[in-house]
Amino acid sequence: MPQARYFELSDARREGFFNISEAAEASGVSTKMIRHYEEIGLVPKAGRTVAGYRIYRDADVHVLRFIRRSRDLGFTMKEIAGLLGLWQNKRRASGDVKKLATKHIAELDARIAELQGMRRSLEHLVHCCHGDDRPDCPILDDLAGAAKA
Amino acid sequence: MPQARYFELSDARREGFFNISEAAEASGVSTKMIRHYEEIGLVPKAGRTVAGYRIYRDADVHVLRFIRRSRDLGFTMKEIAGLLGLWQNKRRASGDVKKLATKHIAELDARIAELQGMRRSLEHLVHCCHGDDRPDCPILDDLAGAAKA
DNA sequence: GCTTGACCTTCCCACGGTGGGAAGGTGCAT
DNA sequence: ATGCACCTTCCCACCGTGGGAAGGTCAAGC
Repeated sequence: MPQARYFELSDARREGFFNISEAAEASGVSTKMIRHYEEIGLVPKAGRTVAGYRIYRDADVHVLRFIRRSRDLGFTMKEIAGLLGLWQNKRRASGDVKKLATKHIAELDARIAELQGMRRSLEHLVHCCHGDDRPDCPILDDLAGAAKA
Repeated sequence: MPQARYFELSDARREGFFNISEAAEASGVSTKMIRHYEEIGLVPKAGRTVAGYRIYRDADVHVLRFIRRSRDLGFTMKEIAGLLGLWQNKRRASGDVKKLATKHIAELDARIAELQGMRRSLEHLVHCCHGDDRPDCPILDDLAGAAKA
């Protein structure tokens, strides 16, 4: 859905288009990332003014906001591509969306568990370390492989 | 502590040196990463045989294992550089190590909280989605900005 | 000895996501 | 007309890891 290069920017604005920084402001996605998403094909190529400035409509901003929100929920680019596809497919099955989201929850859980494992080990080590001016340190001993974590 | 390029590989082995893949095996750090760590200066440049093969001693392998273990606990390269410095400084204060570790725990906590926030939101959305063949889907609605998460 | 295969070397490229900044063109208000 | 804020493309960086190509080396078997 690329729009043709018809407009002067002023005309475009009158027609309700935004330029990239307005779209960024409105969507919460930086201009850098908007261009990036376009480049990797996550969003369709934006329309352009005669001078080559990208222009965006409300619908485009919605898409960007959708992406932003998905990122905030930790979805990867690939997952977001999937979500966008489902979103734009009026005949989608909500079960497919739910499946994707559920899978993502599992990924989050895995990551959380991993971090908690680290946290637990580290907490234990910190607890064992007197933490004063003496060099003796069970944290370093463990890292060095003393292996009685 | 780079060693001079004196040895044939066979001599080096007799002297108790390892080649890079043996060091990788023994330390749990891939050959790729060993070279990388050397390149970024995290570990000193390895000794070489006359043919240019890197050779490693037990002490070097210990350093690599230290790094590996630190990575497993989620420390960043920068933090590991700090830990290595402390480890190799016999006059360190264990308090400095403890401080570094404590700070890292706080980072882990922040990251965990972030992921849990995502998880919570997503869990709620998934809970609201009937997940059948119908297209109607509160997950997509939320991502699209329906904004009643 | 010579071949073979497993190793080594350096080099470049990729990922995910994001940002910085240079160099050059445009839009608009004064 | 001048200046400033914005736009464009392009390249580079981060972190950590891996893939792979092109070329050299080592050790074992014949």
